Amino acid sequence: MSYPEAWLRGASLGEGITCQLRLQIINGTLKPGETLSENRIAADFGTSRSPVREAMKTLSNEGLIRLERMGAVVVGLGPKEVEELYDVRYLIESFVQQRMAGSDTGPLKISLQRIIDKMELAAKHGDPVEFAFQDLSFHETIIAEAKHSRIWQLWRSIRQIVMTVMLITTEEVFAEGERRIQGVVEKHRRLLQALQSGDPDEVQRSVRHYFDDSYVTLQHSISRS
Amino acid sequence: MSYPEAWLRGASLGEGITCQLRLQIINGTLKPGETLSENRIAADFGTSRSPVREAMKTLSNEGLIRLERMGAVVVGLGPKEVEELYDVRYLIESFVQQRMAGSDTGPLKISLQRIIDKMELAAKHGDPVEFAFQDLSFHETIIAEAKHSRIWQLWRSIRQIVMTVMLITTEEVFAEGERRIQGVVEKHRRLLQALQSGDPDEVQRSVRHYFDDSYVTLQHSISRS
DNA sequence: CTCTGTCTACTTGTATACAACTTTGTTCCT
DNA sequence: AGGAACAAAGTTGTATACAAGTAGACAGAG
Repeated sequence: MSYPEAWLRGASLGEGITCQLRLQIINGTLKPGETLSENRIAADFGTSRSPVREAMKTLSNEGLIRLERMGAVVVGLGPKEVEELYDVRYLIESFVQQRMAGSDTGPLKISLQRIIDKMELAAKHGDPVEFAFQDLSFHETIIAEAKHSRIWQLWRSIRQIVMTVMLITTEEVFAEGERRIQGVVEKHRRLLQALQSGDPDEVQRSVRHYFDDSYVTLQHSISRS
Repeated sequence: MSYPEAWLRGASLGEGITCQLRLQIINGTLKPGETLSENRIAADFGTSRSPVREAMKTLSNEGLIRLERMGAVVVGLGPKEVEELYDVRYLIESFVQQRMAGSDTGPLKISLQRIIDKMELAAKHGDPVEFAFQDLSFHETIIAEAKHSRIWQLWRSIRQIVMTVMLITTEEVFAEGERRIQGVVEKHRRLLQALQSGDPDEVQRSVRHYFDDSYVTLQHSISRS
């Protein structure tokens, strides 16, 4: 499994290396505890140390590796870490919904509906990459609506990891058949419906439910692998 | 006002430049909208572009500057952004306290008491830098206790900014006299007392109160400047 | 056998060089 | 005068070179 090249269009070498290493760490090709050397990686990718160095710093900021005095050691993203990642996602979206309560969400709801349409289209075309991207966009659109610089920054700091995790889990979901895919679409539709109800408590409940459900999906996915 | 050199002991050039630029951005020496060039800054600091480049990337991750195609533009940290920063701090500490409810907080409480003692000592010695550092340590100790990798990562991503803001505000507090200083110590003592009560609701209330109080202090500090 | 000093290979941090691209100001043509 | 081509300066991204420091092996002294 490799990183979608379309997502690297116009990216620098450093960003490309970052993405590929991130994927390798998350899907377990690079195992926790392994140590990485700038020189070795640069040789592997056939580049100089500069872009590798950039990648290492980025991955360190994302918490996927730990920079030590000699060699960076892979931290990895096990089941526990993924759960914790979803903790933070819930924290963010819950906060955002709370903050948006009462404001005009008309344009937002239209955007979200459009994204759900695109998800269904991607499902019909059997395109998991596009599907995962729209899934990400759905949540990102909600978070952006809060117009809260720090929350947005927070999202950006986990965005790439979330994207990569989604990419992997979505491929699994697609492999399990139409029914599971529609289930994911339905989850988002319910979230949008709660938003349209306009009742803050209902929204909070549905966000809580969304992530509770994601937890069990994760457990399912984890126990399979 | 300059960055405490003791905090840069053993740091690389890149980290040093990062800290100095961060301080200049936060205290307004570098104003929002200004554009920074790697070459110019490297010349200013008398170094090569490498450490400057590292600094730019770090500050960009912290959201203090925005990397564009040519030249990085200063985003800055106005009153609104500081408020938003405290939103996130509340989000973190509230979550941590919630998660720790019920677990054994014996050793934690001892650590916190020690830190408060050090704060009082720093107050007595009229040492705002040490005081700010202990203030930071207090909250960091609580957050570390949750043993939640993502929350910890999240804290690390704002830690330096929080530290710098604390450094600045603490100097202001010290300038306003003994009474204000003791007020800050008292705030922390109340937080610890709530923790010792063992009642989760009481803890949540006191955390909420702590940050509500911080908001008004910020408003006060902001309206003065 | 254990401890210590040294030596080697490898690591990171920093400096410098270069290529590709963007912006801007100028000049020339209409 | 207005606009387009062009030139020049500045910018980033990447490669390479070098210095300083660290881990680990290894040999020799106690």
